[in-house]
Amino acid sequence: MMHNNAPGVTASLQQALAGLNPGQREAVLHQSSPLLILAGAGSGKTRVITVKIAYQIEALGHDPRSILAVTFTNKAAGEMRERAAGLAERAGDVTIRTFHSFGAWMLRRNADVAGLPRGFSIYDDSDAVSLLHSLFPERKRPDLARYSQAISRAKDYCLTPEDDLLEISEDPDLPRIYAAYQKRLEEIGNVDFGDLIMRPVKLLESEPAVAQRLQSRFRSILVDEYQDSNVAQYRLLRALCDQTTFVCVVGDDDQSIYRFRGAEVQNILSFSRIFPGTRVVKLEQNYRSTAPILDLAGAVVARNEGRLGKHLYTERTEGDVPRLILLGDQDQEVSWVIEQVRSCQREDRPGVTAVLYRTNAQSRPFETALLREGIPYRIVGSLRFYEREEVKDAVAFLRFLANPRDEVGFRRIVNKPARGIGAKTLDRLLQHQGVARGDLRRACEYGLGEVSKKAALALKEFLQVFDEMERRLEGDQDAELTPAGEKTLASAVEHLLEISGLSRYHQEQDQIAGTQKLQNLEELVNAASLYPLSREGLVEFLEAIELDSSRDVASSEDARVVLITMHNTKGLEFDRVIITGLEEGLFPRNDDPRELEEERRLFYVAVTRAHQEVTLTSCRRRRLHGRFMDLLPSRFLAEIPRDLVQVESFQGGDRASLQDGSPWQKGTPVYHDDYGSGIVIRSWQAGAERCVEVRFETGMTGQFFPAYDSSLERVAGAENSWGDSW
DNA sequence: TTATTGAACTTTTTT
DNA sequence: AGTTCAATAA
Repeated sequence: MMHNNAPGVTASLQQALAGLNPGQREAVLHQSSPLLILAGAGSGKTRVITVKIAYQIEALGHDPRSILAVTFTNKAAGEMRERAAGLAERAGDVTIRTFHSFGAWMLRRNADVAGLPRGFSIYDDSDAVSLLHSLFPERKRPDLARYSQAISRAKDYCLTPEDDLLEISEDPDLPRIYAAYQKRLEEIGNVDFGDLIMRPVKLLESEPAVAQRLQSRFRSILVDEYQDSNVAQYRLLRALCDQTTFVCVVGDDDQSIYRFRGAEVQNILSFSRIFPGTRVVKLEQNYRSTAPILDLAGAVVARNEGRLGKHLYTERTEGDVPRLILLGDQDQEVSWVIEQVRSCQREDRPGVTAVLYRTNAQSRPFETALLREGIPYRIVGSLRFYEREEVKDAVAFLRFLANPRDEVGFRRIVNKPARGIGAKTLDRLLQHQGVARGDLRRACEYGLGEVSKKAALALKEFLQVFDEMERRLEGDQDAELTPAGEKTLASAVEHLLEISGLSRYHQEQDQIAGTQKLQNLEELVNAASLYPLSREGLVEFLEAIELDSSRDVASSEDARVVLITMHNTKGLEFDRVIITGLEEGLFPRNDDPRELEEERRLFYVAVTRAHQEVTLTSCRRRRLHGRFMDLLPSRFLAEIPRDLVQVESFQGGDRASLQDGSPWQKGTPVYHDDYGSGIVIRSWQAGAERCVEVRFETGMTGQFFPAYDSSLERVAGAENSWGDSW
């Protein structure tokens, strides 16, 4: 069958089809059985999915409404939407959502069957901890955070409190706490992130009518980044499919980096077995990076076991060998990065440099330095918009407006800004929660007589805010008009910020602390202008905020420097990538073998983001948790074959120690009476004395003066694998 | 009831 | 190091 010339196929689609390589083409054309596309980094995965969507619509004549495409991030969903729209006119009718937003969509449409109020809100992790705190005030916050994590992990696996949770945590209290949490959450009428997947699964499994309706609607389901799906998401996918649904999943087992939040590589590894007749298409040609970059990435990830096995190749065989920069400390790392950025500026080299790190905490020194140097930069993810205090405050007001049972929101705002309603008053009010059937506004009214005059007065004012807002949502006084002549939520939100006192409160805070909270609130108002002035509009707006954490605050779009965690780079690409902090204990973070494989994949992801240049930096010393720590180079560095990186050392001292003929050179195997076998990983002259640093098999490290420490002895024998490699 | 001060504790990674 | 928590004063 040749579809290229089918009537209705747009010129752009024809062109796109013509530009595909054989693998991509096969992936686009195959429709007759389940399809697993193993798409290596930079192999044109998004291109394949979007062309496939367009192909299904234009060439196969599928109803766009019958196509469901699922991604993991809103950004990916947005990009997919945009690119599909460029290929097929009616692509706008395709359902393209994240797993979570799809779940929310399902629950909203079936709220009654699911036993949820129409205006339910979505609690994030910190909301969940707050809820736990209100249930178990005697427990400490870090403990509750752990329970919250365990609960969301349980939900990742679709486990209820009644199920066996021992795999998740052996804590005997977990089932009880999970059960109480879930009961309360249901009473409140809200959901958490885990519920957005788990509840739809349960709904589909228990309500055949709902399942049938969705199965007959979505005839074709495409899932992106399948390697990062969890068990619940897998079950959701299964429940959405009937015998005849076309299923296509795209992913790369080497890029599975979300095990910590329940991602199950097994999903992609066993897809072919679970969906019989699966056609597997591998996309191994990389269009993004140069060969030396791919060699580096491949060499490290090749150490992992249990891979499906892929080998990326590229036609871009030219290119610089990645560099490894060894530095003394964090400050040097920062200056080195700044110097790189500066030299790009000087030489007028085009493109974007990304500075990657393992933990968000590492961004600060870079940020400070870039700010000081006046270099514009963009930071991705660290302080998410919605997680900002002032935004959470405003959202809590809006949530409580949408759902008067929202206890977490209520607790947050009832006395913010301070209006004289303290713990005692709060207790009295909450007594009426039951009688008011959870409606906290009514509970407040019932409790008015029992609290102090001051509190009662404040409470009345507080309640009036919501009465007033109700009128705004129903009526239309003073509502602003969009260019299209529609009323939007923006003016209502602005009004709320006024009458609740939040604007004034945060303005004062700004003046004290020199922050920009008010500006963020204005940003929120702006965002609200995309939604209609109605109850539904409010709920939609809240959902968008709750699910889209990637929205940054006033970031400069054209910045040439991007600061970003390695995790956040998934799906992105940059001209130059600097991977910082390649040190044991930081990256990889620990010795757990399963996590080690995941960290290796993270390294692979990070390296393969680069078009042109990859640089790795590793520091000998770093400030961690407020104190200076001596660190060892990341073991990943030792896994890199010598000729794949070019090493530049700015640590000083090393060279001397390598050449001074000491019997305690780097690489010497040693044995310590207390710590066991180890290897000298550093050796230097401290004044008149030789000093060595030893890494033991246990993972511990320590510094010794061999001349004075008789428990440390040299061991004759095998050469080591590291130390020597660079 | 709130504001202030001092102490403790925190750090993966994210939808 | 920076925030959050607990005790204390106003």
